[in-house]
Amino acid sequence: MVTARLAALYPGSAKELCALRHDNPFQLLVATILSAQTTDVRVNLVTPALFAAYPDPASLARADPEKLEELIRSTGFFRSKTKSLLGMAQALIERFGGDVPSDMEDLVTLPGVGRKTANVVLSVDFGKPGFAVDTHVGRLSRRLGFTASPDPEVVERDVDALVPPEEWGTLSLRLILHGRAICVARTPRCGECVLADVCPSARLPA
DNA sequence: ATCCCGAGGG
DNA sequence: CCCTCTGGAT
Repeated sequence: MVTARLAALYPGSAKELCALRHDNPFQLLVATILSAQTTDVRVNLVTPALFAAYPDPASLARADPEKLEELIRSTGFFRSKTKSLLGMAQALIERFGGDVPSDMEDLVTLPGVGRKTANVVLSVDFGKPGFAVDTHVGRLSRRLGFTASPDPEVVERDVDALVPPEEWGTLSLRLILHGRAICVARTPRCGECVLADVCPSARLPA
C-alpha cells in the first residue's frame, strides 16, 4: 500500500530516482561520501569541478589535500571528508585494482564508507538490494510505523523484514524524495500527503 | 535554533 | 555509549 503509492508518486528505477548526479560507481561513491549532513543540491554544486579535477581513483588518490579541501569546502565536514576521499581512493587502488567493489563487506572497509553509503552504491549502480537509511529514511520509517528505533541499523533490519529485497533500493530513494518534499522534519505537510490516511503520525493542521 | 542522502573515534 | 567534524539554508 505505502510502497505502491510512493512508486506511483515517484516512478522510475533506483538510478533514475537517485538525486546525486554521477556517471559511474566511483563518482557515486564520492558524491555519497560528500552527502553526509548536507543537501544533495549542495553536493551536486561541487561535484562537476571535483570530477573534472579527479576523474578516477588514481587521480583522487594522489590529490593535493588542500586543493581537494577547497573544492569540497561548502559541503561541510570538509577536513574529515577530504581524509575519507583520499583514503577511499588509495584503498581502491591498493586493494581493489582501482574498481569500486560491489558487495557490502568490501565497501564498508573503505574509509568514510558506512552501511548507508554502501547501500546507496549497491542499489543505484550495481542493481543489488540495499536499503540506505539516512536522516529522511529514518524519520519517515518511524512516522509510518515501520520501526520504533532511532538506530539506523535497526531501522534497516526492520524495513528489510517488511519489504521484498527488490524494492529496498527504490523505497529508500522514494522515502528521501518524500521526506524532502512533503514529510519534512519540522512541520510535515500532512494535508498534501498521499499516505496521510494510512500514516499513524498524520496530523492535519488545526 | 534546526536540519541536511553519516562516519570515525574515544 | 557518547562526542566531534563543518558549512549553508530556512
